[in-house]
Amino acid sequence: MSARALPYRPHNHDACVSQALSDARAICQQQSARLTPTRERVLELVWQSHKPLGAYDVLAKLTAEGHNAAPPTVYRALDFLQQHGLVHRIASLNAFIGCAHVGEHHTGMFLICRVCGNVLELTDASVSTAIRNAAGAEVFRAEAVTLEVAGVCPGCQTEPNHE
Amino acid sequence: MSARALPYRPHNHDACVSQALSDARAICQQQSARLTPTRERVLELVWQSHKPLGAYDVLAKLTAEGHNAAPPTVYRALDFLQQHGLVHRIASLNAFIGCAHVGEHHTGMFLICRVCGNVLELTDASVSTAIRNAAGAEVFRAEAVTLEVAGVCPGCQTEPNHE
DNA sequence: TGTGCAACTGTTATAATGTTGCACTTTTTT
DNA sequence: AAAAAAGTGCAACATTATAACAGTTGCACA
Repeated sequence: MSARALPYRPHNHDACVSQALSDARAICQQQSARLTPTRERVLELVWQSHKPLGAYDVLAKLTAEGHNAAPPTVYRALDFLQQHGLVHRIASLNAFIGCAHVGEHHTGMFLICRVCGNVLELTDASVSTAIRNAAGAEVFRAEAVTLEVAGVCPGCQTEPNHE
Repeated sequence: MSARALPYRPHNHDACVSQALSDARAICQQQSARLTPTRERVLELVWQSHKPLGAYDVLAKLTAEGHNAAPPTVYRALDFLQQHGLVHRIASLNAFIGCAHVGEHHTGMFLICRVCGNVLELTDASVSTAIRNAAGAEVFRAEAVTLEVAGVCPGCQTEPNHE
């Protein structure tokens, strides 16, 4: 639950993954939730990059490594992981990404690069506040916020057609 | 392009629809875009309520009225309407809703009531600014914002299980 | 006035994404 | 150890979206 590397900067991504896994174990322990082998493996696959992965991509990877999986296997694991705040679903892409802010109660904001496909998750208090106020002004009781910004990340603004 | 009724308040909804259609005609004229009969009919169907409508719901309604339609018919019409800012896609619902702020260049924010299903579209300068600043701080060039808030509308907070 | 191009439409087929229901196994609780 | 709860495998199916291609219509311009 420490600081994270920026998706589009070269970094030791194995560290991201092992951090994510150890965070996940801690969270599940704390919530007495069962991080079974399938669930853990799905989380690991989702974390293989900073690009969101479709459920069927996860399924294909599981199948490739000999796991006898069907769509419900994957969706159930992803549901579990979402419920425990370990992955997020990116609605505009129908895809899933590892949560970079496990444990923080947050309204995530996702910056999605349409060139390289990487996604940066961030939390910004003034955004959350502005949204909460705008909803409040309509006497609307907000429960869940989907905030996804598509555009071009710093890396791809200069250096076109990146990885 | 005048003020609109609140979705969850009783109102003369026919006025919403005819306003939307006349706005659409004006916009298309101005952009020399062709608001063909199919497109106009789809727009009208989407405007039949303040609840988002799935593409296949639109298709069913077209079919019911004898139009010989297939999925591409609907998706093409919806794409056209989206491109001209006449409808929005609600990514978290895979559904479409008439745009309540035609002509304004806007970053819409959608308040989606999970009880009655109505959606209120609004624009809020401080939300837009906060999002723009947060993206800017990451040197991210934002192009499109998806902002959808699920929760409970004023009507459904008191009076449960509304229409 | 026709003729050629671009935009639009119809149709079939298929792809991609997500869910239901049920039998069976494993884990936890008592 | 038995009962209950949670998790898994599996088959079928439901929903959402797109591809490819042929035919048609509207419009600019010779």
